[in-house]
Amino acid sequence: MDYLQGLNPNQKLAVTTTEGPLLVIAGAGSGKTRVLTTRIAYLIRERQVPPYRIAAVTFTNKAAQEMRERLHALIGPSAEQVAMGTFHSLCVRILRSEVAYSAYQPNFQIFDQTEQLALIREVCRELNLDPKRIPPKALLASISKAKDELITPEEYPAAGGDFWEQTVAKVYGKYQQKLVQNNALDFDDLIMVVVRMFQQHPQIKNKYQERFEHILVDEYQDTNRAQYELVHILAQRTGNICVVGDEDQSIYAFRGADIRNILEFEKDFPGAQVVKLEENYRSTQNILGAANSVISNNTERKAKQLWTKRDPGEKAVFYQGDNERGEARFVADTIRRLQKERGWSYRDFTILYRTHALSRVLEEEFMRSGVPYRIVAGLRFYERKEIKDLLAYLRLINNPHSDLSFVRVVNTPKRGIGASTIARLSAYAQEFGISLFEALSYLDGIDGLSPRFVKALRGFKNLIDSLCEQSGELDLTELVQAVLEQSGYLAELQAEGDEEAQIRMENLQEFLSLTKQFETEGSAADLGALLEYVALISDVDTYDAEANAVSMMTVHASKGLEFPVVFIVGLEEGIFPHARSTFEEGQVEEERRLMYVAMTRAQERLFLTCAQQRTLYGATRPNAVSSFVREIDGQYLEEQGSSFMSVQRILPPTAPKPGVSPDAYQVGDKVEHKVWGRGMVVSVSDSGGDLLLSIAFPGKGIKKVMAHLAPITKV
DNA sequence: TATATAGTGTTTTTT
DNA sequence: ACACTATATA
Repeated sequence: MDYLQGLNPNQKLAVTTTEGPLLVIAGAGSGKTRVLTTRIAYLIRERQVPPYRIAAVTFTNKAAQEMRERLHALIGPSAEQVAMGTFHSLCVRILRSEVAYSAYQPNFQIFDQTEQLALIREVCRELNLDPKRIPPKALLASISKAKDELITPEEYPAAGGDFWEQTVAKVYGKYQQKLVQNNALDFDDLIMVVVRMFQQHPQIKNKYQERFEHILVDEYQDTNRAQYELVHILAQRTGNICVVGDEDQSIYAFRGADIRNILEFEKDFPGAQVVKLEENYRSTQNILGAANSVISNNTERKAKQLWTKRDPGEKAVFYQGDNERGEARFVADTIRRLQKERGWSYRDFTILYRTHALSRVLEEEFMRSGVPYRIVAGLRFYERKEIKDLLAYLRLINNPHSDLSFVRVVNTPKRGIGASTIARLSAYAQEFGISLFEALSYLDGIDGLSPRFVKALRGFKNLIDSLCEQSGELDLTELVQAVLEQSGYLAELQAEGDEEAQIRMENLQEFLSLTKQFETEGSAADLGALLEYVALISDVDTYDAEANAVSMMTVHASKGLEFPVVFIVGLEEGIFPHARSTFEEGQVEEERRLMYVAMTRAQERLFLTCAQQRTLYGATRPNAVSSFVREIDGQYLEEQGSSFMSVQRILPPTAPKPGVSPDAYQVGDKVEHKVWGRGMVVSVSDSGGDLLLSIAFPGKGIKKVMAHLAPITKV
């Protein structure tokens, strides 16, 4: 049992307590993933549990992947047999096997938020609801909440409820009907449908209860009601349920996560044992002390004190800039200083913020001072228009009855098929209860369609029919290429020819390399598998820790990650904690947990910054220092010069470049930028003695820089 | 049917 | 400030 070596006593206990319910309270950086993987290895090796009888649930694909890799290293190929994945991917797998017991066809698809909203808007139109008075987003939030709580449209309180609930009930019913019509499920459905199936068909429930002897759940503090129910059902027979979590890191209440699940585990699972992992292996004493002093202000938590054997390290540093630019300058200067003086690499630094809106100033400052950076999440690959268009084509080929995909691509690229034509087609389809695509077979029977539109629609039908045929013969990459070429999509982009079209084409190229990779790696490389894969992955999954650049992300995105040096920026009242949280005490506690998560990402150094005055959303206002900063025990904190000048003394600014003459740059000049690489000047304008250049960097877009300040050289 | 303009709402979002 | 959406107009 050499793999138990090096575990501390509580970690060992968490690994070897294999029978009955077990709650592992795993503080930040306490070796949680190691415990989980070792536990699975222990079950297989020491307790002779067959690997396929173990289910391990995580919250991200990345976490599942990491766990699988580590398990593989411990026990070899049998790691592949463990049912490991996110709640959603596990449910999709169950649903695939038992689809006959559901309301869906085997080739069902999964709708993301954009598609959900499109459907809601459609329902609102049909019900004559004013989207201004009744925002589709709010409707979707209410529906999603209902699904998280396993409430069906029929059960939704229509009669007894207030006006809002009555409205939601109406929309919910129609929305669900449309989902089924589209043979589609939203993310919430995936869980709810499986739970319902278990409840209605005891033989299926029994099958999975028999199958899984041991259930492990990671990040239990972030489970919602439906997920709780699923876990509960699966574990009912054996009672072998191990959940791992930390109530102090519960930051997804707004998505339905119910902190109650972890706080009351012992009530829900009588006889449960509890193991606490309080030794932190990640951060220095000062960082941990600072984080502890903040989180101890929360009341909704179990008493817990993280400790570490590590050295005290340096104190956390607090800095207040005059404004957001001064703050950004401090961050950039400090990074360059530590990089030079202490030998850190750019990849060792991470900047965390409460909202994406704060990233822009930092970006500008980094660009100016030549610090390489990348933003994690934010602009999402799979939410880009061109990718979604392409996916809609692929979905339509996979399932021609998908009306939503149909509407998305029928006039993309432009084929002269507009809203009124689609409305006529749609009316016909509705009358006969068929899909839009099917309706294309009866074009002669539709009133009010002039020959011009009939011809356009027929052309579209031929295109899709032809692509469907080809999909049988071509491999995935070839099929995607065929779609892009035969649909005219690529041609339209080429015709546009501007920088934006260029980027879109590169993204599509990127998608092609993804399908190539999928083909070589995936066991089942068919279209359905690809669509399912892209529906369930996110961008944090593709976060690459290798690239040598400073990373920036929201605090939410940083969960589960760790970095040598962390900057938490925008620590101002109203920003962090966010203004919308200050009304309810429960929400302030959630913000505090968010702050705690942010602080505990840091291994060696922690910097906390804010600005006296900030321009945000077009308004400039003075901001008070975040109450969270004031909650930090003074012994762990050191204040650094509050004006830009004092930083300058420590670090001389970049040597000023010689002045730029008005004709130093001309449109068409090729330049080399320290961060963005090679580019071409597309516009030059005079700006207070300096030149403002717009430079097009292939694949990175057009960036505006000051000739005098930017790290560029002519080539 | 495609395009220009006005209006709107701006936390976080593992899936 | 800005990006996205709904509506008016050519």
